[in-house]
Amino acid sequence: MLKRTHSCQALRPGNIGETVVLAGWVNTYRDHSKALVFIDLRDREGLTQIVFDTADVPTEVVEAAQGLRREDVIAVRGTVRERGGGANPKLATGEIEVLASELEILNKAETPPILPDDHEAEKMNEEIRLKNRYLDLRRPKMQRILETRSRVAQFTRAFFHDRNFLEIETPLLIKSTPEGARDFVVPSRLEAGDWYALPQSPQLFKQILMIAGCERYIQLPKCLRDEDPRADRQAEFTQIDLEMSFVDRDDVLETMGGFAAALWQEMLGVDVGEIPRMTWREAMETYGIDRPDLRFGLEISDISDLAAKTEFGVFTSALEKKSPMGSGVVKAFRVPGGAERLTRKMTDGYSEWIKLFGAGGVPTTKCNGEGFESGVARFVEPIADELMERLGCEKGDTVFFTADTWEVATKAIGELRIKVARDLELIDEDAWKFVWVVDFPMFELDVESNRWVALHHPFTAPNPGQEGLLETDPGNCISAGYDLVCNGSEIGGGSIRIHRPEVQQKVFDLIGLTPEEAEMKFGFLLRALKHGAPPHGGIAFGLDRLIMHLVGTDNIRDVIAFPKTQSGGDLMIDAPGPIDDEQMKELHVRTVPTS
RNA sequence: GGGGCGGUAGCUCAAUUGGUUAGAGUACCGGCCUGUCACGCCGGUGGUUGCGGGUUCGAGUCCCGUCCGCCUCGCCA
Repeated sequence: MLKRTHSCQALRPGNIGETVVLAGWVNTYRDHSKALVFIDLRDREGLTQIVFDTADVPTEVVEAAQGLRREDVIAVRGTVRERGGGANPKLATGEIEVLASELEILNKAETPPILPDDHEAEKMNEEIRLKNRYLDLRRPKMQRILETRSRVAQFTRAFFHDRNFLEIETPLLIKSTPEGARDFVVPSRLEAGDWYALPQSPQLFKQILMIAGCERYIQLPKCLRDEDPRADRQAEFTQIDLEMSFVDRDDVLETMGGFAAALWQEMLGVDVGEIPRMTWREAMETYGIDRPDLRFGLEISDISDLAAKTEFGVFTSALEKKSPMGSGVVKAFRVPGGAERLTRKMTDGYSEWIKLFGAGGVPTTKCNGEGFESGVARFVEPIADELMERLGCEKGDTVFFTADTWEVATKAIGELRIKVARDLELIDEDAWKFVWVVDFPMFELDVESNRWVALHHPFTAPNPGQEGLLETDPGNCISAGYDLVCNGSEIGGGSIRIHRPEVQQKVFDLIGLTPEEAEMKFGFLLRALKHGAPPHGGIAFGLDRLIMHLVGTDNIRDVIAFPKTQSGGDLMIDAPGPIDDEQMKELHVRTVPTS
């Protein structure tokens, strides 16, 4: 076999005259006659044009080259020379070509079902790409994504290694725990009727590692959650997971903010600056979401007090609603220049669309500089001046309202804010807006069971000084949790953990775990906490989402080499699939038809 | 579990109101071409219209069911 001397990206005019060997796949062939054939040879790095010319090499070689087809695997020996027909500015190697003297066909390829061309893939049915993933991954774009992912992993390990973190592996076969996402489970062969669960994250193991005196832990673990996928969510995904002992919240935020900034600098040459912090309350009130996109304005205001002065039934009946978060609210934001840019069709559309989020509609009006006209103008007439003042309205603005319980109105208007920004292209696509969201509530009330549910997870500590509220007013207890948000997408979250067993026991009580259940599910943690648990905290970043940002895709499947479909299938290997009766028997399981 | 969109040649798509033998580009095969570069020109092969029923003289088109893919609500401590 001819051994290659250079990659298909390596050769430049400086190599002219050298004898080289290249190997790769036939990207395109252009045969001009029996006497002249061009091949663009592709490897992981790039493309190089090979020319077969009877003027310079034996006829047999050129004839063999004439039979080459796309995706054949070949090696070529030849001489680097300046291109006879002029440079191709589209190629990095476009100033040179390799005049072939020897051709070795390493493997003929059947006609490929899809071609690894970026320009083809853009419009290709994703199903067919996933079925033929080995061909799809040959595309330059996919190769670049895989390379980016590898570089990020390398950078991450080096960054934390330099800061004295230990990379420690945690088990995949663990046990199912209550709350959280649905577990993937694995039947035990040796213990009939018992099941392992695959980890949703290494959460408890990394806390145990802190108790075990490891002080600083890092891992890039696979995490598995058996929930329905989304464009930015897979059942199987990877985290950058870490935990630190003897730290408070600021220590973790500084470490991870520094990491994010260093990563963006390394990968994109972007200076993200000091990452600001925002409380959860502020995020919810001003942006209607706990992961605010700060690349655009359209800030939301609460106008409940003004709405109470109107006789608009939509407002007044909403204000009378009750929910765990208190009385109903009326919220509003103004769209500068919206009167001109938002059509009636669009605003009507929003009223329909908003029902997805449980709101009844989107009352709308326009500001004419003096007051309001059209839409719900006559209802807000009594509060026109105050409303203009509150929202900072100017002539030509459109104002959108939502009115409902705090939960519904807040979420609905937050989603509307994003939709309007997208529709009007108000989002600066080149911006990087990071923000730490902090001071989450410890719990939210689940109305159905009338029980507290941990907003983050039940190992999250209350903020310093808040512990007393666990006893007196859990609903107002603020946690030491934090999320890092980038351009409206949550890329990581974590918390300072509970390190005192009595506090952990109290939180288990509050979320309705009996002492017996707590012992059965988390006894190991409670025992460990009693044997000298240091104060500790940590965070996990979603590696896949990080890569999505770095390579500029909104499809998580693009950044995973072998992703799964919306129904959890792998189209290439056709998983999941049945197992033998013998396997079932060994595992003590049997399937029953669902009714 | 709910809602929406889609499935026609290897690939990307078209096919009037239900109406002749389901077309085009590309790929593939054959021929031609000595400077192309997503080469070009000429000719050709290629179809279980996702699958199963139904309505009809006649179904890619209409109806019912089902499978698959994507987006989304719920879900995702």
